[in-house]
Amino acid sequence: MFLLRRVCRPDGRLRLIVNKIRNMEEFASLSGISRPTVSKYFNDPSSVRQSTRDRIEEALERYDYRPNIYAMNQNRRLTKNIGIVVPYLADPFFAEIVRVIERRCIDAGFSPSLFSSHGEQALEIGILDNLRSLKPAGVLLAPLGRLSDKSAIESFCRDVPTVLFDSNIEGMGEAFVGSDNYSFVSQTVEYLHRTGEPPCFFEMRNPANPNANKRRKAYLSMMEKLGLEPHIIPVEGSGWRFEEIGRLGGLKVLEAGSLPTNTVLCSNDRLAIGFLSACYEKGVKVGRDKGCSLRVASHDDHPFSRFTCPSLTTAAHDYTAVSDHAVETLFRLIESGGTLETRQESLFPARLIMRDSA
Amino acid sequence: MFLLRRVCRPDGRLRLIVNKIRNMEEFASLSGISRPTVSKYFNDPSSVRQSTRDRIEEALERYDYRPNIYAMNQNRRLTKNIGIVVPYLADPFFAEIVRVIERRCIDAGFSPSLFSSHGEQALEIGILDNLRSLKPAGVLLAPLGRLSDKSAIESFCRDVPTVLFDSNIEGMGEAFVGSDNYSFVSQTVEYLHRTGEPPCFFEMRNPANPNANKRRKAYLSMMEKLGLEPHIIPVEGSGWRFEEIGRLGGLKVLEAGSLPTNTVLCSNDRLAIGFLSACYEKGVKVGRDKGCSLRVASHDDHPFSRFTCPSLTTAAHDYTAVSDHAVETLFRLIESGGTLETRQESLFPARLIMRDSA
DNA sequence: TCTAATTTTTAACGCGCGTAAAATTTTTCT
DNA sequence: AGAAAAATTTTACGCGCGTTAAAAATTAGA
Repeated sequence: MFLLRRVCRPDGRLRLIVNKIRNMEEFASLSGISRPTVSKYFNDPSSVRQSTRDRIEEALERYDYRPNIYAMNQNRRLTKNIGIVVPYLADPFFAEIVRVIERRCIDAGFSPSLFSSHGEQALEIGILDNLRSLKPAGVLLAPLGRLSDKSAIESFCRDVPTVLFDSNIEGMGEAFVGSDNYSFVSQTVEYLHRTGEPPCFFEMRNPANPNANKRRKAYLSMMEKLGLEPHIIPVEGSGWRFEEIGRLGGLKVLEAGSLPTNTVLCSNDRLAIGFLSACYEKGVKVGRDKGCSLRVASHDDHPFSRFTCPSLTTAAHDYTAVSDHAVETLFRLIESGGTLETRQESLFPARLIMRDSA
Repeated sequence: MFLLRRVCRPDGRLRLIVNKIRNMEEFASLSGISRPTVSKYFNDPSSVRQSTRDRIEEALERYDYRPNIYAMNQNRRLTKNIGIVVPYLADPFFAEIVRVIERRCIDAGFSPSLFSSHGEQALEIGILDNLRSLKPAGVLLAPLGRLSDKSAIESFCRDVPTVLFDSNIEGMGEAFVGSDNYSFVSQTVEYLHRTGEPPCFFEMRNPANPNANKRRKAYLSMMEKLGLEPHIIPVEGSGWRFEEIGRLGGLKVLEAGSLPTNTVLCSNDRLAIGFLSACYEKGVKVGRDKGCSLRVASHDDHPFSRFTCPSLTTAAHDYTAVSDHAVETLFRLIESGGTLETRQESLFPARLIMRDSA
């Protein structure tokens, strides 16, 4: 063994250096096991006999060798990489989901890579392009939605086993996992109607996210079902700065005094956060107490929604269920070789969170 | 050319398939250029004659070939990867910085990889461990701070060219780029003192982030300089759920009526967001108008701080300057082979943002 | 204890590309 | 046009590991 080397340090003292192990060959001979077996071990530790596994792991602790991932992935038909793509990472909603998903992937022995489209089509296309050459075992993709290049996503899904989440694009990917927008809206509308005036619906005129359209439809159908007249308040603006859009739209509506009811249901929490700040600015008191002139509710249970003033009544995603099910679906997809018999859509219901704003 | 292949589709129709190019050899012969030259091109397009560059790029469009990144990175002494590590990606502050940094790296021809320690030491260690085997050209690291395993970070910085940002750890990495905490606090304290009662300082008792300690010191020294008596309000709590910590701490303080002044300076915006929500809950009117009983200010200019109620007066990071300078420092570090003569610390001053809370 | 089944070893090839040296071609400049 | 400089081609090796097939060793089972 030439593993120990004497090195003369600047201060004159001698130091024993443990040579870094250069490759699997070296590590194998050091641990007294043949390289193919070691290779087999790294592919799947349970595929070798317990006794040899112990010997390898023992050597692993002594020499802390790690196989070269580039050489590994070059020759593997499939890597252990998993791509996670979200439309906007600066949105705490996605940041939170990503955190959970990432953890699950690591626990299952995969290497997750994070990507954010930052709300731009060009970036989403670029990410998918790069992802292809990463040869990932699978991808969890939350697409931009309306802004997505459908054909780019379609062609990507043909090449890479993909599970869509958060926002659905009809027919793409092997499965979709998300929240049931109807469940969100029906609960908030029902609650608001039961406890006061029926709500009008505050949203962006041209929402980027397909969930927004589903929520509008759910609002309309729910109001019809209750025999109530729907009112939609569309606000202008594009991009992902929802708070600012909600604030400006809110100021406009409040200044015009054009609200048809004293109850506003926002399409999502980030719009609501902006709307609430507009209310505060205009001195409009929000809440369900007497002395309040407006009720505001919303959807998503954004991580910040409990710190708004007043705290926001909202319908919560089942974050854990969505994340877990998305990951598990992807694992099944990977195990079954990249295709499922039929495209599966899983929708999880919302949970109404009653706080102070409505 | 054997690029075209007839394939019999399930429905019986024939389809012409353009064969995927398998490797650089094939692409080279197809474009009429030798493989070493093509390899050279991919390493640095400007390193080949313009005419051959044109020919390659022309062929590139026809055949859309992309070199195998694993094979590339295996043999390169240095990859074009850049690691970006932040302590908590769900914090919009980091999400925003990461977004800017990511873009700069891509524009410079690098492949950034994102990692979040999610506030956990074990994860940070694991990330650095994985990062090592990615052989990155360089790493931009925002460490956890107090929770970081100093020796793990030190050993990492010895192996990989690293620039620290956001929070400094004395002597580690080749450079540090961040904001000047003294500039933040001196501006807010001076402003608050000039326009009303001097502030007390609201912060976590055991902050994870080293910036918090610097801010406390800055507050103390600033108050002393102004000949004022400092008051520190330490609140309990650990982890990264600052809003909740600020809210609970705020409720406690407000209920006890123990605030020594009518002006509260929070260590950071996320604490302030929680504190403001506590004020609202307790019916304490915040702002500088008459009728308000409390002024609240803070530091960071968190993306959400302009949507609080009232909007938050705060000292803003120069996001762009910090991001740009961190990236440029890393690029210089990479170009100079991984070491700078001396460890450089760059601090950028804050900009006071006057809003409605103080 | 002996045989069959399982696991490991030996030996060898290939993956796709970086890289180096020498030979050749092309360009540049006087 | 001719020589020097620059770029490209040819040839060839190596990187670290996946993978395979046949041989050898170990284990399990009766």
